[in-house]
Amino acid sequence: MSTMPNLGAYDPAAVEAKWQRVWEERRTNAVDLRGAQRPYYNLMMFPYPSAEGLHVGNVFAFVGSDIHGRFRRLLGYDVFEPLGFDAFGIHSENYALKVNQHPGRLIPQNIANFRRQLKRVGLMIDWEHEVQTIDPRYYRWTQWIFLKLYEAGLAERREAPVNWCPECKTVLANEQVEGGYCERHPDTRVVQKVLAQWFFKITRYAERLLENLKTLDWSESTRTMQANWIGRSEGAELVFETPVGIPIRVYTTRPDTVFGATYVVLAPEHPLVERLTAGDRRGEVQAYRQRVASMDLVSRRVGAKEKTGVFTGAYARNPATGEAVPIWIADYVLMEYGSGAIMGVPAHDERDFEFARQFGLEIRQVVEPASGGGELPFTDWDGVLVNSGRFDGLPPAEAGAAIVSWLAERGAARPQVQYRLHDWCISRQRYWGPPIPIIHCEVCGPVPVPEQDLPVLLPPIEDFRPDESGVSPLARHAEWYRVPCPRCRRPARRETDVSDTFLDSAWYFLRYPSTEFDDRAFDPELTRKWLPVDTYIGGNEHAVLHLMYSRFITMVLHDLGLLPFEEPYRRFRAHGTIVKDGAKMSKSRGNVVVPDTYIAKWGADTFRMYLMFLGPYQEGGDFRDEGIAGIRRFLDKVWSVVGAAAEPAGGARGEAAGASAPGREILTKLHQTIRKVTEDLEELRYNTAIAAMMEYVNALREATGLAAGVAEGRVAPELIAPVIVMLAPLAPHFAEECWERLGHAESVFTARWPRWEEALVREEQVEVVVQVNGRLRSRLLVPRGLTQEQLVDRALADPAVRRYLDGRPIRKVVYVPDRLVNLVV
RNA sequence: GCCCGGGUGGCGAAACCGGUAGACGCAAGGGACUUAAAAUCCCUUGGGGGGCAACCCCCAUGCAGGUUCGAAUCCUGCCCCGGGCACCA
Repeated sequence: MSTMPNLGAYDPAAVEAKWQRVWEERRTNAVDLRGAQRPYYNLMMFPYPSAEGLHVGNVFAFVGSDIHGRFRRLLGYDVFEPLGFDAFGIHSENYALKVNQHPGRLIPQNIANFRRQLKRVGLMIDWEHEVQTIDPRYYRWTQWIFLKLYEAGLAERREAPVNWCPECKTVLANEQVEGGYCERHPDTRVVQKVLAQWFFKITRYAERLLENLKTLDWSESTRTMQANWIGRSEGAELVFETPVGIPIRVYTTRPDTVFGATYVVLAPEHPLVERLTAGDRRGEVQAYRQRVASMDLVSRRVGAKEKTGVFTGAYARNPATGEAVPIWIADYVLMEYGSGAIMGVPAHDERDFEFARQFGLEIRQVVEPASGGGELPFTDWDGVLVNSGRFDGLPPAEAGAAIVSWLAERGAARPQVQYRLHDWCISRQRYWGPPIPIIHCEVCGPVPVPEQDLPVLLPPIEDFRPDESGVSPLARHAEWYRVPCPRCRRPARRETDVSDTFLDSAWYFLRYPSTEFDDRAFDPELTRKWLPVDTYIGGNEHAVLHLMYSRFITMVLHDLGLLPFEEPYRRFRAHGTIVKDGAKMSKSRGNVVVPDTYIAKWGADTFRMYLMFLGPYQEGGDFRDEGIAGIRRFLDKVWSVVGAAAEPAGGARGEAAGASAPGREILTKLHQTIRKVTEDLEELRYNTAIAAMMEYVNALREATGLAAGVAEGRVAPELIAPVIVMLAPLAPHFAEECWERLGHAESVFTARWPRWEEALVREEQVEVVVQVNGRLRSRLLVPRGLTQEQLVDRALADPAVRRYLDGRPIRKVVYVPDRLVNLVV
């Protein structure tokens, strides 16, 4: 036993408790924000503190980000890795309603529980900069941002429809409507209700939000989703004159088909409907409009249903043909896209085709395939125009441009770009959010709350339940909302809606470095030093809304001169989703896996590594716990190698104590491993990085006789120390302990990341594959760097190869240096 | 319907630029150690076939074609799974 010191078994519980204590005492995770030489901002999406606590999906996400942060730190960066809680919002509020507790008491408990669990995972979080969106010290600045947008003319109050459940007597988010029915009352149809709400004019930034995407180092999938969400399309606005003197403007991506426009359709809410409707059509048009208005917003948009609509009795003039075409209204035309009106070209649009057939409208073909004929509707872009006057024979794209400039001469057309992106409605008729800092005065109109009066505190009312009034619970509290107008001092009324949770999370990354300040949202100097975020990791479920909104807010603050950059996240990577039995984890499915028991049984390090070993980080995977023992076995092996490398009690260490000089082969393997792990961690390929380290440790144990259980097996410390450093991001407590056992007094996180030497990475002998006619026939172990001639000579000397050549002459040789030679006969 | 991913052993996966398919791990089977078990260690493990043997051959990456000396990887068509959008004119 005297030759095997430090060979106590690996005890994760003891090791992890010890190092978490040490990190806390030494403030290992705290960063000197002002003094940092090489700042690196490593951000992970902050969680909403659910009552259930952390589940393995959260842990998977955080650990992947933490590994990246720790890796950067070992590369010599001053890594700032903060975390906080997205604690306002409907999720939290609904849960509070369900368990009938006040969110103001409940949510802080959840946060405390979350924080406790997070600490157990061993993340490198700098808790001195925690942010909670429900903290008045935070939401004061959320309200301030609202005021900034308001001042910039980017916040606007207007009427807009919302989903309303007559049973819950409350406004529902679109996600709470399922097929037209309330998610909580499956027998109750959700209806539309029109309320005055606040909007942020994000559509003004559509082009920039789209254009900048090209410059960002983001996951491809995320960029695609953003681009699709913005939904840019190019087309033209065409003008159809009407008898009432105000023309109908339609947006189309196919101006080439205007000769086939045999009718016009307005959205039922279109402002011209009233004026255009003929006397004898009034009743029917009114009835139709009412029917549409009573539908919920979601099922109105479900496509492929039967088309409905009514004729207004009026006609408009097709600007190309000069013909009078009937004006209809139909709910398949949406007021919020384009101009809320379309030209109906049934021959070349599937929806128009369906509509025309339903109501017996004329279908006139104006584009046909080059081969002639073609089945309708014909929507392809390749073809030629027919029945289109002097444009006949042109291909659609060319014809479209020509038609637009021809019509433009008469002021009947102009090219136009459209976006699908809608303005951001930030009003919530709810309790659990920051009150929107506006005071409504009968004389002055909406007046912003003066900055020095912020925050507008959310009052701790007990009756926070929404009710039939359709307005925020705050609207029941006159003692709160009755205030003098800040401008004229007359009695006025506070805005009683709160803002959307997405506004809370749209700027939280700006706050982390500046949590110490109460007189500014973010300190200019610290912000310049630490932002934009270097790497942001989060789920693709936020690929659209959260990432879009935070980009928008950042751009606005930049334009107001408050930020020196306009994109918040330099690099974004979406992690995959951890599912269980093929389905997303959710409480209702009952397949939520909680990390606590695994951490208790195996330790945080084993669990962390296991999650990362499950599959590619950016793909996620199905959680099963069968393989977790494999990770533990690996760590046990490393532990024993460290024991064999550590200083023997009372003796010298390393070579002097019996470890022979490292052989070239194992050194090569080590340097190959260093290269592989370094490159893999850089790209978040954690699963293969772990595999590479396993491979190396297996080889090392083999080479030193440890595998065979040779008790005297000794290991040169320089053969294992780099592995400990590389393991540190993945299994930080374990690595600290091993590092200490190797005789280091300082934390492993003060160590330098190992470097590989190109000369050592290259093997002296390589295995080269010999193919005959593309089929593998032999493998040769040869010195590296053989020329084609040398290699062919050796291949020809191989009886196995000759057998397949069968004496035939070689027609061609394919040669890949140090890899392969293919003899074609 | 449209837009992204993805489909490889019993299982999770690897193969980064078209160049040895299945690294690494799990599970399983056999063996060593042990009074026994656990732990640990060693061997085997895609399918089929041949050989006393070191070994050798054929088939195999969702399906069908194609390009290439050579395809999991590129191209065309199709099937299935996951995600996003969804009457966006």
